[in-house]
Amino acid sequence: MARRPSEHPTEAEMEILTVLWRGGPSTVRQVHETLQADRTTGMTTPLKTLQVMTEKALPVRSDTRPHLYTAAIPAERTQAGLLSDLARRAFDGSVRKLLVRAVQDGGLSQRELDEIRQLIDDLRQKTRPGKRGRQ
Amino acid sequence: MARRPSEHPTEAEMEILTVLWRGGPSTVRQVHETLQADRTTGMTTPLKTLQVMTEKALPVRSDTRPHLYTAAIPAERTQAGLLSDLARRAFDGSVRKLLVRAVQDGGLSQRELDEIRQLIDDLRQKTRPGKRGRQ
DNA sequence: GAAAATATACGAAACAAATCGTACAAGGGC
DNA sequence: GCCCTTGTACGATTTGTTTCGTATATTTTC
Repeated sequence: MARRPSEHPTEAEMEILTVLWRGGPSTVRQVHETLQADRTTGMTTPLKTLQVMTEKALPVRSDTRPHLYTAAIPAERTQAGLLSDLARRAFDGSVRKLLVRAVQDGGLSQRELDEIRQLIDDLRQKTRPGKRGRQ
Repeated sequence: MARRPSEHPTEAEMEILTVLWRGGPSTVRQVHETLQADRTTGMTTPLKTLQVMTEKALPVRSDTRPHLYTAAIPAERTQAGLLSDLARRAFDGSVRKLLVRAVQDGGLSQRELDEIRQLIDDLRQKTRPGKRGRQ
């Protein structure tokens, strides 16, 4: 037998999604040219991948004729999904453990860590404007 | 052609590594029994996977005869590698962006977030015992 | 030490993923 | 309209991953 299909975008799909997120709606040619920076494949490779992705409804495809592909799912949601998937696979399902590891071994500068700290503080403000406390 | 081989453990390999990390050196039988909790496969499945893994030097195998497999790479390092890989693939290579997303959408409780915040504070102490500063 | 139980090796099957080759379609210039 | 360029479709190929079946080796039990 074989392995069950992943519910998440594959590696190649992620690369293409990243291009779409960054560059907005794009033609196959544009995607291909962007990817050429790192890799060298034929044009039909990203095309085929985009066709497969379209079946999975990862991007939507325009009716115009060079097709324009647009990421159907916002980066945030896909990223959150990938994070929880990684937590499941490699961190006993604990996002907290994942965060601890990233803070300890992520090679972040003190400035960047402070930024995260600040973010947590801001989040606290939003969650519990007045006191400190529940749970 | 086909996809390039991943430099990271596969899904099935990760599950086995998790068992080894948690349970320490284990026989195939022990690994198999632990995995049975979630899945139902024959004994030869984890065995084969462990053989493949041994070729990749993910675990080391004892000379004794039921073989004992021991994770060759500590959990911390593998986890850090997976994190930086995910950062590369889905977060523009930025561990910082990954952290931001995990903090915002990771579904952590306030208590857990405080724990992370505390961890960052402790890290600051260690890095720059006296002043505040560089970079 | 032979039978039974357990452990290991090995190859093959089933399927996913990534890439390519080739053929076909559409559009633009003249 | 006809060529040339560009875009699209589709199947085939290659390789990785997971699983199993079967055969062989090793250990244990009596």
